[in-house]
Amino acid sequence: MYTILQEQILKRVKLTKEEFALAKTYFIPKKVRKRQFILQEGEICKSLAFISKGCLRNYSVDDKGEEHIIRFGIEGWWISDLHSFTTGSPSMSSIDAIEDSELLLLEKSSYDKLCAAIPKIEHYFRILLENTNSAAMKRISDLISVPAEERYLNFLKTYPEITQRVPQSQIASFLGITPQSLSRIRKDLAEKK
Amino acid sequence: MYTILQEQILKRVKLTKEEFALAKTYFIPKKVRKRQFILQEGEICKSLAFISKGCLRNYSVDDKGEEHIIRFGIEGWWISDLHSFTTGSPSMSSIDAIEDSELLLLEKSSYDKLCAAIPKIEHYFRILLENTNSAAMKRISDLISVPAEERYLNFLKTYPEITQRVPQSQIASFLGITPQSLSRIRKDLAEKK
DNA sequence: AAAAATTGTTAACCTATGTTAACGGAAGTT
DNA sequence: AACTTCCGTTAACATAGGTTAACAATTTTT
Repeated sequence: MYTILQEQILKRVKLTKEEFALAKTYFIPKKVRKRQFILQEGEICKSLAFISKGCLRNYSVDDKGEEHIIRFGIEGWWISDLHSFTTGSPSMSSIDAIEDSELLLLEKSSYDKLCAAIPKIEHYFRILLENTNSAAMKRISDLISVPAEERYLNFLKTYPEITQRVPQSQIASFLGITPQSLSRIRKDLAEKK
Repeated sequence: MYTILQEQILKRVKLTKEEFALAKTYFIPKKVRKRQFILQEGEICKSLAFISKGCLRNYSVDDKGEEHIIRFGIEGWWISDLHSFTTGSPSMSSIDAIEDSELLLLEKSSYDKLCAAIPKIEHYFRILLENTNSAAMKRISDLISVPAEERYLNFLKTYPEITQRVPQSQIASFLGITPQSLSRIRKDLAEKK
């Protein structure tokens, strides 16, 4: 269960076996079933969740009750409502499982202690956050400058695994369009060829 | 010139005078005039820029030659193309000055050395990146779920200073709409009252 | 196996936003 | 002061994407 976590960390910093063994003790394993929440809007996000298996989504709900997917997460990714987690304020988004999943939870106090105990872990998170940030900026850039059809094609290229695992309506939601629009776009693309 | 930097760092971590004096030595001051580039698309982003005075923008240019503002930066903020900076790959965005500005540049090698030399600075950047990330996620959430009119109102509330300092056409660009659309939205808002 | 819920598609119609173009005022330049 | 560029507004028209609703296919639940 910790293998993927170890791999992901070793990609970015060189931890000894001993250091990793110590790091492991800060995490709490948790299994969740499909559709189960790990965070509901209004709750405080108490943990960063490392996904060792499965697929989850982070989404917000608008005035009309429509869900908008802020991000997906699969094996090897972290998922949380970072704003709620870091500030301790109520979350404005929810997180639930798209598939039965296995998580390693890192609570706020553990996160702080772990970063203080092993500086290389703080370094790991700094690098991780740099990467997450780059991806977020790319997504923002796309949302303000790239038409939906092209955003869809980019999505297929960037996240082929996710494409296979989640319903199209959720990909539409992630892209910021309705499922009907995505269906129309797919039809147009099929005709073009 | 370093006062604002010191304030911003002290907000997040407690540095001694000596540590800050050491940290200062890693930065290179630079003044830029309005319209001057600090990064052009295709170049490698060699520095993180701390803005001690002025206002800059980070933007991309689409196929049609339209500019899309990814983010603004004013006093106390950092600006860069983080993806290019961290990976050393050519940037897909540009950064230029909206006003005459004063910067403190932190080159990649200095950034790495500084974080290694003063762990509290690495901690500072980790926290900074957490905050930047939260803001980016909020913006993504808005772009996929909030109509343009409301995004504009949110912008006015969130960035009142920027509203005063940049042309409306650039705010439109940041919001992901055309200047004409923003003008129309403003007209509608004025009529509603 | 039957019933219910979820998913993807299509179509008719509607609305927000983009496009193009023109105008006037403000600001910057010579 | 004259000239030029930039800026915001408006209007007519075009279009991408949203809305509503119906239907079939699939999956899940009973």
